[in-house]
Amino acid sequence: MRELYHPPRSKLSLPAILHALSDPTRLDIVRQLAQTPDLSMGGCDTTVAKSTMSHHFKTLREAGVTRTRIDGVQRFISLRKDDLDARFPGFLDALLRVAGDK
Amino acid sequence: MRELYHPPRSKLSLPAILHALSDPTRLDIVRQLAQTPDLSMGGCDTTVAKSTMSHHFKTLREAGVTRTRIDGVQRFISLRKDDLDARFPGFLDALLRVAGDK
DNA sequence: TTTGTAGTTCTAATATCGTAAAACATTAAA
DNA sequence: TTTAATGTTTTACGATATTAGAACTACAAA
Repeated sequence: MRELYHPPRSKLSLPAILHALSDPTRLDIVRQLAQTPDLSMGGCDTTVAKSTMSHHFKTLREAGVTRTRIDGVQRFISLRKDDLDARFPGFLDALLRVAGDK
Repeated sequence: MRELYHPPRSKLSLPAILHALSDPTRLDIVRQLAQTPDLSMGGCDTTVAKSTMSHHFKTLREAGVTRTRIDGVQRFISLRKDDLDARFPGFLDALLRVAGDK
């Protein structure tokens, strides 16, 4: 694996993004990413197995919510705030504001 | 069927709401409800079977997104904007603003 | 009472999801 | 070249989702 697929900004779909965010574990990841950008998978606070985490990160990435940058043996994940803001202005901020109290 | 279950405001869950909104047909319903409050099921613009519509309306209602009022033989559906705004301030408005262009 | 209308529930088929163990790939360190 | 670290892919399993036909319920109108 040398390159990871990221959907282009123009292909971001709201239902797909909402679906990616509808899982409690993934919503939690997004919450953490908002506070700690450039998080690695291992740096994430979780209870699930690492293969499960890998799957969740893939789901977020393929929905266009996150960007994954490969650096050596690690992957650093960040929110695609620029693209999300361009395509769905105000949505991410509104979500993060209410996502604090699950 | 005399009474329909509506979760109380305090039990509204963000993941459950995001899941309810992640289906294209249901997101479309919500978009229509925002423009035309108090819509009946039959008054909805859809392509799916009526049993499917009934299921989608149930999903939205049980997630706390909509309120269903029985009036004779019809059900009138509206957004629970008051409760959603109280529990997740700004979220519904932000969603509706970006949900125009799917 | 009969007929029609509006929507629900049952049932079933197909699909997708969340989870994780096991095996694998890639890179870095010893 | 081993060994360790980090994450992916494969595979599998049970749970849940989407869809719709068919039967059914509730109410209203004729």
